[in-house]
Amino acid sequence: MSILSFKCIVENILLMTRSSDISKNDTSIIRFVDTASPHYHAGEISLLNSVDCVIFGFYGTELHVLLHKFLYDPFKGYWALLGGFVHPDENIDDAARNTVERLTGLINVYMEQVYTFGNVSRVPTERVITTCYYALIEVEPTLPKLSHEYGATWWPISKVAQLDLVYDHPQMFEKALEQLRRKVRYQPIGFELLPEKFTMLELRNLYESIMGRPLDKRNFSKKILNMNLLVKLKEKQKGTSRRGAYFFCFDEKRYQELLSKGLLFEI
Amino acid sequence: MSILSFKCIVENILLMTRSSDISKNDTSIIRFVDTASPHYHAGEISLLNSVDCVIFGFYGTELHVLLHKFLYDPFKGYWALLGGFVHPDENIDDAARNTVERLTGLINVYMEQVYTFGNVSRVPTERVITTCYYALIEVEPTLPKLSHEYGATWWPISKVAQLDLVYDHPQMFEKALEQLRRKVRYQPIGFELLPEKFTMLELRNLYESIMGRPLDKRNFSKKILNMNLLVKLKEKQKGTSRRGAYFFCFDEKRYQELLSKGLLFEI
DNA sequence: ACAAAAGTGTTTATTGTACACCCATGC
DNA sequence: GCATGGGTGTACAATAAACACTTTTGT
Repeated sequence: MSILSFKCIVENILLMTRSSDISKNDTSIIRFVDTASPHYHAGEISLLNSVDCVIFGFYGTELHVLLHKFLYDPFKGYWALLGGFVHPDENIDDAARNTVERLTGLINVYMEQVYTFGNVSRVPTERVITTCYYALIEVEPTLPKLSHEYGATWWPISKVAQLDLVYDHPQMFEKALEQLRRKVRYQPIGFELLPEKFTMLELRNLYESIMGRPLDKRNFSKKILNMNLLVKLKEKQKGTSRRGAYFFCFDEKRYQELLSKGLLFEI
Repeated sequence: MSILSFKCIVENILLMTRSSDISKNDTSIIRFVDTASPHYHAGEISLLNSVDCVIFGFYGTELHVLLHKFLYDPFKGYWALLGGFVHPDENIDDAARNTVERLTGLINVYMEQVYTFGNVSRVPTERVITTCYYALIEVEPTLPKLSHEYGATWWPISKVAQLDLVYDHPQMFEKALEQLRRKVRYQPIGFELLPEKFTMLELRNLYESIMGRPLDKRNFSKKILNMNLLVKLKEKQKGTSRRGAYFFCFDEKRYQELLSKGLLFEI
């Protein structure tokens, strides 16, 4: 860094501490860009970046989303998606992945970017640009960690509209759900939400919940089984019914084979 | 801002100017966050944000994309999407819109966010998080402005893969095209690329180019016309053929009506 | 009159939808 | 033996795909 540009920065600080813009609000963030840069980004001002994750989990007959109580004013007590800031040495995808891992302890979770929210006043206290992701996780193994250590709560997606969410988190949730709804029809991602072994009923319940409408029992299983992506196991589910339902599992290897032959998943 | 936090910042500057991290590279950007903040974003570091626009235009029988020659090392001479930085008082959507307007002079252009690229090293000289958008414009009125004032060039989408593009612009282009391909099938956005009046052949050529495969002439017009969204005009196209093809225009009002009745566009 | 593109219908194949009864098992 | 959810097939409707000849008009 040149002496000139360093001097310039110090002068700017002195200037800013005197300006009313800064003094009226002691939470302001100060940012400088070294104007001696020869690059096209010289003189540009940087902004805060964060990620928020819509963590989906499925149990019972409904898709759920993980929310926590927000701790800071002016949205104290509102519900919020799990998020975190993007650090200078961290890819945004990793920031999202780390957020999910920190909260659930799960690694290798299926995640996808949804949308970036960048309106100036979306967070009243500061300019923050937030990229929204969704994550699909298998609920069972994570439940204890979530409730005890973080006070996070699974909400059925049908109830979310009635909750008070912070900032633009309602839109984030809507966009994430919309994207999941669309994608689940042409990519076999629904299985990420189920345990390794699942019954046809569980799978159908999952799809019904995501799509928000009932699906015909016979037509559904016909369609799914015709794709030859499920392996019917010898094992049957116990406890839920007299007869017991066969378990299935998703054949990832087979899917990759069919994919490379140009055959597509579709439901 | 408290005296304490101001003092802390000055001390940090002194510290940083001494550190080897900074002195080895005079293009570094210095960013501070006031640690006295009572907010959850206290202590976080901000980053540069930009937008890049995949500007699509249709003429002849192929979809084109607007690119310009990059002026800065180490990608001098490579092709690049049109972009700009996001300013602190500017919504990211507006940053994208302004980029398109600055270059084409067009306002009210149809735009959509595609994806945010946020890997640490995607831009070698600086950490920049870039949100990609696509824009659909009608080519005719803009052609002169583009070529004379900005040296931008329309490239047919089938040629883009053979060009050298800066950074991760190849991926941006791919994602944008993929999203357009998908969306054009369930939203009547193709018309944004055509003039007010167009022939059935022009519309079909457009869809063929976007989808990348030939479409049956009769089936296509049957399907489009059955949706009752096009108005057949009295006027015929002259010059391209002896007989002349009828012009059509898209009936936006009708589309809104049908939309509110739950009828969907689909092709 | 003819060249060149515009316009138009029918048949067949595929896919989606609706629907009801028997089966296996634990109690 | 009976109550409970599990599993299965067929008929009909709708949609998609394939396909070729006639019309118009400027030269």
